Amino acid sequence: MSDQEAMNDKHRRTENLTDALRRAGVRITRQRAALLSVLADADDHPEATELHRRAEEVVPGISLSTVYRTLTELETQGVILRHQFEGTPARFEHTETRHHDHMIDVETGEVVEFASDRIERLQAEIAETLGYEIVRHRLELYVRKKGGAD
Amino acid sequence: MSDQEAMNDKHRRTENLTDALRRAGVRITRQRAALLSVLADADDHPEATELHRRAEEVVPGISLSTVYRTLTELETQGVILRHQFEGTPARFEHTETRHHDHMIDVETGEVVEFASDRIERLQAEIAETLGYEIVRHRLELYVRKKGGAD
DNA sequence: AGCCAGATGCGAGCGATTTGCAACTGGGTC
DNA sequence: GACCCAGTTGCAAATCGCTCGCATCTGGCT
Repeated sequence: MSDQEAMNDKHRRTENLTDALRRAGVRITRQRAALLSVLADADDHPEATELHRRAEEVVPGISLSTVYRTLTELETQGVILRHQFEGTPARFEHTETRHHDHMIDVETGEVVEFASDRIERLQAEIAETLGYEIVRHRLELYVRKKGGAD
Repeated sequence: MSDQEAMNDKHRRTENLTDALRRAGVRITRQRAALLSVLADADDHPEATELHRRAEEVVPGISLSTVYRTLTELETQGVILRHQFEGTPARFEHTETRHHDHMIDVETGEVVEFASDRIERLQAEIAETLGYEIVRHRLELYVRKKGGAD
């Protein structure tokens, strides 16, 4: 897939998404459209202020409270996920990607994604055994790069 | 073990603990002693304000900032653990018990402990594979009681 | 008993996020 | 295409959980 094709692809996905949101009764304002595109472009895990910074390049003057309000709304709509890692403001990511958990490098703050069906299954088993069903879960590994002479 | 024996046991453990802390250069003030006993008695996962409330019954007038400062100190000394569950203030528990993770009932807020060596091993494996070693981890299952006619 | 580094209480401060409110604007309606 | 109004925005103030500065007090070694 060429860069151009990838671009068209993302554009189309975003259009589908805004239509879906509209149908769900969410008004697509300039501010929200901007945030949606910023989120679609983000392949990292930005925090609210960073998203605000990026959104301002599209809609100068957009307020931080609008960013927070919209993030909350998009989270409710299931369009994005909010992650509260230790000792940092909340970070956000869109829900295009498949479910995964996170490793956070305690030295650099870098976030690495990983997934393990086996862990997921074990979690479900444990909950089941204790008479519960999992609504959601949070698994974070705070890690340090290995090897090298520390 | 009778209630009386359990009491003596706890008392002895607390004495050992304060001695160890003193040796580590931590001054045992009335406030800290109170907090230590409150923590030793707690079999739940209280938050700072609740610990403050309980400590006030031993040392009336103890300030909330002292509670926070002491909790931070005790955490540094490895005497207690701080858990930051979603959408609630931090909760604390002493380190007497073996390592475990937590299930949080989303309906009631109740915290249930569980442990799984298999999950621990899988986590370590995954980190290893990606070139990291785990410093600490956080695994929380947000759950709902099963069965019953919801 | 005396000393003093470290601890306490108080109130102010802080960072992340939420909220009240008056002005504005999508997007369905005619 | 103009109209309307419930929903959205920007701003400032508020909230929440927690930390900090500072003057005063106190464990615990001598």
